Amino acid sequence: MKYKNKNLLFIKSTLAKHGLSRTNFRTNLLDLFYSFDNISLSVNDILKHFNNSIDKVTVYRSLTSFENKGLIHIVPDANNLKRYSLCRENTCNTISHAHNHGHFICYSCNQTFCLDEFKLPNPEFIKGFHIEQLKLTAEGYCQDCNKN
Amino acid sequence: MKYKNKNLLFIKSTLAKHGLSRTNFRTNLLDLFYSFDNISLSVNDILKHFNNSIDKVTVYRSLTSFENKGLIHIVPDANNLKRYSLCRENTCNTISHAHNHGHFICYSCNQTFCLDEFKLPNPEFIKGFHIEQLKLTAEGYCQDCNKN
DNA sequence: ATAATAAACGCAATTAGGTTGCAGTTTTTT
DNA sequence: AAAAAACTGCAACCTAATTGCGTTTATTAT
Repeated sequence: MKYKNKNLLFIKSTLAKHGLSRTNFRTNLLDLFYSFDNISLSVNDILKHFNNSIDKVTVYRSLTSFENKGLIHIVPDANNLKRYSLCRENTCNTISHAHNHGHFICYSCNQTFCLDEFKLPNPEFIKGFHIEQLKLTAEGYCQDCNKN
Repeated sequence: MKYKNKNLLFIKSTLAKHGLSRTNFRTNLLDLFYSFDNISLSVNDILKHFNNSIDKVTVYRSLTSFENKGLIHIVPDANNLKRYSLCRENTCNTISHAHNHGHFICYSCNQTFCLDEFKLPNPEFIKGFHIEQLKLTAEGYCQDCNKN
C-alpha cells in the first residue's frame, strides 16, 4: 500500500480545528491516517510505523483523544484489539460518531476495511429490544489476499 | 432470570453424544447453559456462578471443547471478552458452526442475546471483497433494562 | 517576546484476560 | 481391573491496555 504524504498544513489545521495540540507525533499520526485509503490501524501498526520511537502509552492516549474529538472511529478487529479508521463523514464530533457503513475483515491479512457502499440494513423491530445501533461486519478475503 | 435445572440424564447424554467426558464440572456447566433461554455466559459469569470453586483454566478449556464439538458458539461481547451461547441449530458440529442469526448487546446490563428472528441480510456483492461470512449485531436496551 | 497555564509525553508499574506446561486425578476404553 | 485418554488445578507466563507522576512541549494571556 502506497504511503502518500498529505499537506502538513491541512493536517495541523485539522488538529487545531478539533481542539488538539499540534505536536510532532500527533501531526504525523493524523497524517498517517490520512495517507491510506480505506484501511485501519492498530496500536502495533502505529508503533511499527514509527519504529517504536514513540511510547505505546502516547499512542493509546492519542487514539483516545482523536476518537473523542470525532477524527477517527474504532473498527472491529480480527483479534479483538483496538483498531481505528479515519472518519469520513463530517457528522462526527465530540458528542457522537454517526457512521452508517459496514466493515470488512480479511481472514488472511487481518486488515479491517471501512466499506462506505456497504450500508447498514434498516433495524427491524424486534419485540422486547430497543435498538439504538446496528453493526454489520463481513469477513472473507480482500482483493490483495484473494489473488494469492 | 430464573434458573431451571434440566434433566441431568439429558445433559450427560448430550456430553457423551458430542464426545465429551461427563465430569461433574462439565455436566454442571452444560446444565447452566441449558438453564437460561437466549442468554450468554462469560468466563466471569461462570466463575461467579460456581463461587470460584473451579479454576479459570478449566473454564477456558471446557468452553473451547464445547465450542469445538458444536455445543456452544462464541457471541459478541460488550467488552470484547469471551462469551458463549448455546447452539440451538442442530447444524453445528466438529467441522463448522452454521448460525444465521444476529445478536443483541444491551448497553445497560451488557448481556448478549441470540436473536433467532433477527436474520442475517444477504451478503451483497462488494467489488474487491470475497465475503465468506456476515455478522450483524444490534445494540441498545433489552426488555428488562428498558423498564428502569 | 515572555511568563503562566494547559496539553501531551515517557517511564515504570500495574491490571486483566487469556494461555501454556506439567503433574495428578477422573473418566473412558479394553 | 488395567491401560489409555480426557480432564483438572496450580504456577508461571504473555500480551493488551491502563494509571500515576514527573518532565517536556505547546498554547494562552500578559
